[in-house]
Amino acid sequence: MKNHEIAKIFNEIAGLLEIKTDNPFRIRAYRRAALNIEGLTRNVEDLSEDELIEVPGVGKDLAAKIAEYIKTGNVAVHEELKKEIPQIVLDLESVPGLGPKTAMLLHEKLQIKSIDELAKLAEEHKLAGLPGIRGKTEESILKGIGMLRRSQERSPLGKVLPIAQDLVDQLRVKAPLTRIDIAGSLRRWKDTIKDIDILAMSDNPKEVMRVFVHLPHVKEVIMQGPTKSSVVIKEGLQVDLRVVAKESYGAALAYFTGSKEHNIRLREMAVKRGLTINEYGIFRVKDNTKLGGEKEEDTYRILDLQYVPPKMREDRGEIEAAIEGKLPKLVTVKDIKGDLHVHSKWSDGSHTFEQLVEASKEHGYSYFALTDHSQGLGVARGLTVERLAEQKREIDTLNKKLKNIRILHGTEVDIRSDGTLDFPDDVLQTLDLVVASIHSGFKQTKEQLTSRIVAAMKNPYVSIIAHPTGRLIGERDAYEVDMDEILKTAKETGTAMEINAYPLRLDLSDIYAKKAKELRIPIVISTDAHVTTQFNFMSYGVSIARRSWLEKEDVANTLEVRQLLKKLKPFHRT
DNA sequence: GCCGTTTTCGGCCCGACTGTTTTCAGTCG
Repeated sequence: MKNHEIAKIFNEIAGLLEIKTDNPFRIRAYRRAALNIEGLTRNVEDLSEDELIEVPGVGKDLAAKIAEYIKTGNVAVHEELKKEIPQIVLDLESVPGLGPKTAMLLHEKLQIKSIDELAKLAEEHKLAGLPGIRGKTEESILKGIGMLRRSQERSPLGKVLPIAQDLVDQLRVKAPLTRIDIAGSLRRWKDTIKDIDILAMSDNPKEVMRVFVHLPHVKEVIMQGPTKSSVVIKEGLQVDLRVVAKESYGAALAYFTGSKEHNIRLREMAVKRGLTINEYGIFRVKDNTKLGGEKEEDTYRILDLQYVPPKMREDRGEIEAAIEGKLPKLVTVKDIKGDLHVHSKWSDGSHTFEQLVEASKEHGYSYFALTDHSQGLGVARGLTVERLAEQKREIDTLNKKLKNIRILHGTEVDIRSDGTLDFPDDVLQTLDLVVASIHSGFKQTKEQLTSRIVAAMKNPYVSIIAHPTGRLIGERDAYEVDMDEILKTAKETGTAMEINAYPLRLDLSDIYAKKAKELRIPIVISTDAHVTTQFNFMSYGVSIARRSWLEKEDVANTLEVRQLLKKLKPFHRT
C-alpha cells in the first residue's frame, strides 16, 4: 500500500517549500493532501485519476504526482527540492523554536554541518550578530537543542493520559479556576501524543499561570503569558495551558481540541458565510457581533453542521458527513457486553476464574472469553492440550453455577513461524471461540508474516485475529504485514478482526479499523487483560473504535452471547 | 496547489508569545 509513502513525500515537499518561503497555501495544499491520502481507506494504486481527484485536497496536479510516484517510484519535484536544500537545513529546523527562516540563515551564513556544531557555536556566543540573533536567541536555541535530545518520539496515549489527569487534579486543587479540561490530541484520544494541552476557565488567569509554572512536575518554563503558558515537565513532555473566561470557553475548547486541520475547515466555512471564528467565539464580520462561543456546540449549530464528537475531528470526511447530517452514532463503552480476550492464572494472567467473573460483572458484562496462551508460548506458560481440557472441565462446572454471566472457553492460539497453529483442529473444535495471534518471527518478510496470518484465517475454527500488526507503541514497531491482503481474507473467510485495547497496542489502529468497517468485516474490541484492573482498558479500545467511526452494529461484542456466537466462526456450531 | 449557491481567477484561519525591534518577523499551535 503506497498511501503512506506518498503522504510522506508530500509532507517532505511541504517542509522543503516552507524553507524556501514558497506560497504558504501551496504548502498547506501538500500537507492537506498528505493527511487525506494517509487516512484513505482505499489503496491509491487502485484508484483511477478521476477517483483520485475526488479525494479532498487532491486536484489535477497532485493526482498526476501520485500517478508519477506509482509509475516511477519517485516524484521529480521532490527530487529537485532535495538537491536544492541540504538535509542539514531540515535537521536544524527540527530544533524546537527554530523555524525555516533561522535554519536557512544559519546554513547560509555559517555553513553549519550538524546540531552539535550549532550547540557549540551557541555556547561560544558566535551566533550573536547575525540578523535578528542576540544573546536570548542563543539561549533559546540551546534550550531547544536540549529539548530535542530529551524528547523521544510521540508517547503512547496510555502513558500520557494519567500524567495529564494528575496535572489537572493538582490545578483544580491549587489554582483559582471554575472549570478545567484536557484538550488537544489527548481529548481526541489519538494513539500517540506529542504534548499535553489543558484548558481552564478563570477570572484570575495570571494567578492560574503562576500556580501552573510552579507545579512540582515542572522542570522548565518555555513561555508564560497571561492567557497562555508552556512548560516542560519531568517526564519530558511539553504542557500547554490556556486560560479563558466563561463566555469564550466553548470556542476555546474547540480551538484547543483541534485537530488543526478540522478547525481550518470550520474557519473556512465561516469565512464563506461572512463569519469569523477564533478561540473567543464565532462573530459576524460586518458588525463584529458575537454569535456564540460559550458552548462548543455553538459553532457547529451556526454553521448548520451536526455536532462532531472530538474523536472524529481529523478532517477525514467528518465535515462532509456533518453537512449532510450523516455522522455515525458512535459506539460507547456501555454498548460492550463482554471482553473477548482475557488471560487467567492458568497462563500468564494473575487472577482466578472467579475473580475474572467478578470483574466482568462489575463492568456490566454478560460474558467474557477466557483466552489463555497455547502450549508453544513457554514464556507465557502456555497451556498443553491436557491442561486446556482440564480448564474446560472447570469452566463447564463453574458455568453451571453462574447466573447472568457466562464464561466462553477460548484460547489465544499462537500462529507459529511456519504458519501452522499451536493446537490441532480437533482441539480447537472443542472451544467456544479461538483467538489467533503472532508472538514470534517478527523479523520475517512481509510476505511470510502476511501468509501466516492468512493461513490462520483460513482455518475454520479461528474466530478472531488479535493485535494483527504486533506493534508496541514507543517500544516495538509494527511488523511488516500486508494489511489489505489480511482484511481481504478476513472478509472472504468471515474472520473477525480485533481492536486490542491494551494501551501500548491499540492494534488495529484507527485507519485500519475504519477500513475494516467499510468492508463490513466483523470487529471486536478486547482488552487482552492479564489482571482484572486491565478490564478498564476497554475505554482505550472504544476510543479507537470511535476514531474509526464505528457504530454499535459494527462491533460484534456489543451483541448478546447467542448472537455473538452466530456472528463469529466457526459458523456451524449451535 | 486547491477550489467555487457571491468566483475558473483570486482568494485561501487566526491569534499568543518572544526577541529584537521602535512597528514587526519568526515560531508555534
